[in-house]
Amino acid sequence: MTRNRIVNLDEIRSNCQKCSLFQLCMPMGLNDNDLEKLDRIIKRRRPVEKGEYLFRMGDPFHSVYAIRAGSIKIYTTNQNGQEQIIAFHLPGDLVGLDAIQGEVHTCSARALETVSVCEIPFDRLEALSHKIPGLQHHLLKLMSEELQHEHCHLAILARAPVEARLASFLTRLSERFRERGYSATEFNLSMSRNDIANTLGMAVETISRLFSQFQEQGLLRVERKHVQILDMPALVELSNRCGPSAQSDTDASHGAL
Amino acid sequence: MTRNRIVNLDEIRSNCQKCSLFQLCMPMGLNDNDLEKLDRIIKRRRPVEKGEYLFRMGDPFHSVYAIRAGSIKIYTTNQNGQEQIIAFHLPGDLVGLDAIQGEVHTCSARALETVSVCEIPFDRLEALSHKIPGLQHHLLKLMSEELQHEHCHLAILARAPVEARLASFLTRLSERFRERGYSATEFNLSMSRNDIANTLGMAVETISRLFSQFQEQGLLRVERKHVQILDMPALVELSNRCGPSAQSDTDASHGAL
DNA sequence: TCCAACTCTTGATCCAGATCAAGAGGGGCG
DNA sequence: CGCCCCTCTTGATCTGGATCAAGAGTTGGA
Repeated sequence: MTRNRIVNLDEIRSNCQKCSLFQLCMPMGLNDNDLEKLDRIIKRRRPVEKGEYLFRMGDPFHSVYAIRAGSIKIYTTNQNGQEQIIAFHLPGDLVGLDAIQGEVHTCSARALETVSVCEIPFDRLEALSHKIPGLQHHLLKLMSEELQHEHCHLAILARAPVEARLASFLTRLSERFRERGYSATEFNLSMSRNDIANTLGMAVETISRLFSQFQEQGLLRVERKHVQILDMPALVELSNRCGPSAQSDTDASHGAL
Repeated sequence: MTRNRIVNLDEIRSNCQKCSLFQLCMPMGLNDNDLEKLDRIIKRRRPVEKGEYLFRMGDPFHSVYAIRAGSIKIYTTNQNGQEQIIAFHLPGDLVGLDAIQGEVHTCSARALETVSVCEIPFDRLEALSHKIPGLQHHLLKLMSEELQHEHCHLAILARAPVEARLASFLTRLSERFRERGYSATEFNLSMSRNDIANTLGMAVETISRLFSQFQEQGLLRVERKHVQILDMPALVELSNRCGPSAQSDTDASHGAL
């Protein structure tokens, strides 16, 4: 095995040092030595086909996964078998960190298209983070970022009218594509209308109507999965609209202090 | 200062070694030596009065806070000044970890009643976690747990009918009281109806009506802030109810694999 | 190439829960 | 102690978005 002289092209192409996504997934100024240590614990998995699971709710937690290509959805399932999508993940994202507590996955991760991932055994990653300054901080940062995104998601679900929900979804997706070096104004949705509706707490029909409405208003052009954003400022403006009152009692009581 | 011979009673009472909440806030089998190290970096703040801020959205991030007594709400504020409550925190909770990414608080934390906290400078906590095995893991675990709770919160906001929302809120609160050694069936709500409505994405009037309805159904007794749960199983059952369909397209497509 | 099963769109209707309105308690402060 | 302001409750109405219904594309499998 270790002496196999046949060059494994896949492995060469995908090691951390040469991975174009490395700056997204582990952007912490590692030196070559550290990089190699990190690279050494990573398992490359065969591609995960559309519809297959990366892990499922209830699976024991062993690894986190860095998305190398493709996209996935993360969702929970309740007693009645209904799904609630928590998030979509794109290349460069690290997923599975929410299962550290309890050591069991509380979500399922399913490929929306053919997906390539690096599997990172968590115990080894954690051990490594004791040695590599910055890695520990990076993990905390990643989780903190995830919390921040979920806060936004919560706010949207709690208050925003449907137009603002879809507008937020699209602008956020656009921004994520931009961060990854893709076009921010033209992209393909890897998720179905159903999945979008699910994340945003709406009905599919409403999503469909809104896409049509946004198109009529000249905000975007949409054809099936393909989306082209025509008026980003207007879309951002829309995403900031929110349900009328909804104040908690904070402002009223105990003054402005 | 350092030579002050006057014994500071407050400080003696509140050190980690003797803190009854320690097992909640830092339950990782530290030895006395480690404990003392941890204790040494903790600043005791004067009590935070009802309505005062522990930190505010936009404040630079320096510390995390362990709640020692009382309760707080964590919320974001949008452009229009509307608040969205993200979570309530009780004694033993560690708050502020969501601000690691960006080093600025993205939420405000406000006392719902007089609150006592331990302020823990984050850079020192992080440095300590390099030395104390278990502390790093514990921090990751705490954040992972927070993510898990937010996933539940998301699912509730996206799908659950109002009865299930309030029932979930109450059962979760009850469980948290139990974890802290308080009665799981009888407690006082430190937050207003307005705040409850806000977290659950509903109108105050609806909360009020539901409390009345639950009482009529014999599920609980409620008088102003005081709640006594009479039929926990029924309440749990209610909290599991969910909006009718809401399936994403997962089950339909690509088989059951 | 054709069929069957989905996914998406659009229109019509309905209803859960928001909003509007009006008291009724309570609690803090003078 | 009493007043005023707030919070909470309850009732009446209204509406945003869900649900129901039906058809138009699409896709993939045989």
